[in-house]
Amino acid sequence: MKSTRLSIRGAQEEDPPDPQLMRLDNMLLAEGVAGPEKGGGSAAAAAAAAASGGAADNSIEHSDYRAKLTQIRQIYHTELEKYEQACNEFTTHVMNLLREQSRTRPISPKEIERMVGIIHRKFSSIQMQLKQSTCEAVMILRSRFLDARRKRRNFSKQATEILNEYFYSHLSNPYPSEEAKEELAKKCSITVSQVSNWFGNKRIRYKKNIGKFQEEANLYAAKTAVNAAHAAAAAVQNSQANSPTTPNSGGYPAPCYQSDGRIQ
DNA sequence: TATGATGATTTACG
DNA sequence: CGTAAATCATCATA
Repeated sequence: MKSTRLSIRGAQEEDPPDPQLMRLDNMLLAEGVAGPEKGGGSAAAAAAAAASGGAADNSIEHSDYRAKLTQIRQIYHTELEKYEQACNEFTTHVMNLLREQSRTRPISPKEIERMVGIIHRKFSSIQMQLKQSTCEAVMILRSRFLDARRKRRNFSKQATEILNEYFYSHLSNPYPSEEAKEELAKKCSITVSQVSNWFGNKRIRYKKNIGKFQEEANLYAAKTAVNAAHAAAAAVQNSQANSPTTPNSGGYPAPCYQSDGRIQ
């Protein structure tokens, strides 16, 4: 019996494909959502946020996803507990019954054991069914989430502005450190993974043909130069006698233009 | 609707 | 691991 393997293309940080049905417990209990930006947020908070429908994006958001997952998990646990309890109750009930009967009819311990075994097996099969349907629900939810995520949305103008600014002002070494990535992610309100993706794409596409990006490069070089100039001006105002370290924004084609176009 | 831009994913490499 | 490169899928625009 092969369990049907859904081939969901595009799970960026998903756990390895493991169609073992038995691992469902792990999935429900631990479920490293493993999405980008695993910003520490309590499930309760996420649920509350999702419940109030605060998510700005129209697609299924992380918080939404997590909230629904939590809900499923909760239901699963409640049901499981209910079955557990029912099983115990039923078992004791049967035991009592048998004990009562043992007064009139001799009942071997073997018989009792067998009965208990049957009951437990019955209940565990029911629990398996519960597990399976829960698994199904999670799968559906997950695939929906992935579908939503696959819908590409361009970054905001401001975000690309910030990213480009960093890229062109570090053109000689456009490899932001982890901290820099986090900073950029924060500023652009995107995830660190997205920042990494962006720089990966930008590097390769810039290198592919520099000509196409010259205009953009000059534009951002000018912009950062202006910023630097302003900063320098402020610095000069603050301390009149400073060491004349050249604030050259190193790198290759990083001509320092003044705001009016003249070379500094 | 054809086409380029762009974000995301996959594959391969050190 | 992070990255380069190729590729995919969607967006944006003419």
